[in-house]
Amino acid sequence: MLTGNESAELVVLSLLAEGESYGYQLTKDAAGRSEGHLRLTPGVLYPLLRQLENEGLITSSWDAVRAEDSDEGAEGRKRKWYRLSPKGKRRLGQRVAAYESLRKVIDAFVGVRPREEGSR
Amino acid sequence: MLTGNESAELVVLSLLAEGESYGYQLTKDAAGRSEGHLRLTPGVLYPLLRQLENEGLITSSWDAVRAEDSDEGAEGRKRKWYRLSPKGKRRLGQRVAAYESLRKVIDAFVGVRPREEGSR
DNA sequence: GACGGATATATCGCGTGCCGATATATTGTC
DNA sequence: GACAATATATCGGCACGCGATATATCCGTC
Repeated sequence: MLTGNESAELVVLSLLAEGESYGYQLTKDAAGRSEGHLRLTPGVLYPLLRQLENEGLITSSWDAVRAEDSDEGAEGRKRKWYRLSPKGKRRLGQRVAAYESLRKVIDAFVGVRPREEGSR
Repeated sequence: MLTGNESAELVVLSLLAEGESYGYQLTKDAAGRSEGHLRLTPGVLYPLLRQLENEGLITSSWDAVRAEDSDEGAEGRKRKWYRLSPKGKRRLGQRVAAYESLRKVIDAFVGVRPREEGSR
């Protein structure tokens, strides 16, 4: 549930606002932080990251995860690190504002429930 | 924005929890209550009402809006009134709970923002 | 040294469902 | 008699979410 792109974007930007990270890590963080309710699947995450980068909201770079005992060209495993750009920070602010506004709207309805328990 | 069926359902059930209503009215109420942010368009509303009725969450009946000076079979304008069924009340409770849980999940990310304003 | 599972990134395409466009009828008003 | 508001309803194209799938490295262990 809630793997809709809108909320996914909010979540990814939020996580990156706490510090740089990479895809797989984001997946784990999302699941952990939400007690498993939020499953950021590859099919959702990677297209989203690409899109965010295209929009200039995040930047990325490849870094060898271990350059130990490498002989020469052997680079071994690499990870693609993502970090939030200034533009991304701004966007996050907007998204958070939008979320809070949406929440206010929904509350305007949900909050008005007439009776918590039917009296009969 | 937010014309997604999930939230639309929540809103319609909430409005009907306050008393019976009809389609056009629901449209107006939704817009009014949310200061225009929530546009419950016909394309969204009527399919939704139909679906809700099929699921037994709401019931409906046609009522002539004015039976004045009618001659005989002339029924004039009619309105389709909807009201929440007991099952619908239960569903509303579930939806509200789901919404609140979702909100908690999002807050788990959004709330942790490191810095409100970048220090530079 | 090979097998399996975890780590890690990435793409593709199809099924679904959103909602804009559209249709129809009545009422009010100028 | 024309136009706007009221009122309900359907339809289908196009968008896109995301499951399935592919690829590669790393590590433990037998």
